[in-house]
Amino acid sequence: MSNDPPGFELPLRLFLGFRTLIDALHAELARQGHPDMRPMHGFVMQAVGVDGTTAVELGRTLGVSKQAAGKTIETLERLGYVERARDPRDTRRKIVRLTPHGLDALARSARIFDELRAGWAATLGEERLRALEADLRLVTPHEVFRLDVPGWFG
Amino acid sequence: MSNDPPGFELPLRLFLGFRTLIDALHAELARQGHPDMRPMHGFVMQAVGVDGTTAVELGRTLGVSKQAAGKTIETLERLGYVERARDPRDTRRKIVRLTPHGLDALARSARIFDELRAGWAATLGEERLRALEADLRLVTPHEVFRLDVPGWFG
DNA sequence: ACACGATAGACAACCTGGTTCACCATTTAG
DNA sequence: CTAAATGGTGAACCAGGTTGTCTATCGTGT
Repeated sequence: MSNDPPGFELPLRLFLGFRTLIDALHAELARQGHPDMRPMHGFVMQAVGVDGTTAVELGRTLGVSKQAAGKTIETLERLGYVERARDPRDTRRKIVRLTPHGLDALARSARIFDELRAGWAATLGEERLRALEADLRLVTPHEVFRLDVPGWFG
Repeated sequence: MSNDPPGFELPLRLFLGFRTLIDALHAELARQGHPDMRPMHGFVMQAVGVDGTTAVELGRTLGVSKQAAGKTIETLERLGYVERARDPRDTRRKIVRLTPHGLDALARSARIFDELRAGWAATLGEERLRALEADLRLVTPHEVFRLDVPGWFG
């Protein structure tokens, strides 16, 4: 159809939607005691998970080299979001775990995301928002994780 | 509602949708003679536009410093997508213009985006896709451009 | 007419987050 | 028990971002 919207608007709107939510999240996180958290940190901490992980494992999960994962862990450690301890069963390994501060950030993020979703629901209506989510599920990979976000751009 | 989807799925799906489209675009672009083009380049070339621009102007458009814009221009120049020439009316200025290769990339991108949108329309139906686009317009900033994508992550 | 402020571009130093290559320490398998 | 595989680290490099400084040119006000 010649009166279809141009194809380039779709990715732009998707990105703007994503960015809008993430920016709002981090504005609110900053207000709630996490001013240093960058967008990437949330993804990484989510990948670290409550059970902890290692640099090699994290690299695999995020789709980056173990060295890159190590650097990011260092940054997060310096900011107090994660801590490292040697694995007693395998002294080569260093287990990365979320600190209470990191767990707090994750819990607050979840709450804020719910609130932001509620805001969209207020604008669009719960039905249309559900339809939007359902449609997106149809056109995106099923597994939500293994989104190698870091360094994907550029 | 306690049975609402968790709020974190929304940004994830938006990002995955964006990423899916952009990855498909660049896979196809690579097949069509533009293997070196990175996701960022498309945004920058779009900002350069058919009329050309300058480093300072480009920096303002993209929301980055003029030096950063200058570096990106250098990269694009090295790849043959843009060329620079002094402005005869103001010899301080250097006009950045798309080369035929750059214009080709932009034209192909537009066509591929249309095809990708058609693919989504085939999955969702044109009506639901239009509704999705309309909904996204309601919850994102009106002006599509001035999305300072570069370096926003991290 | 000209001096001075504003502007365009370039260069340098630095930061972050990615890469590869190389290496050491430890664990595991043959 | 040696050899391969694995986890972590360090170095050198790249892309792209930042700020600060500098030069050349333009434009304006006296």
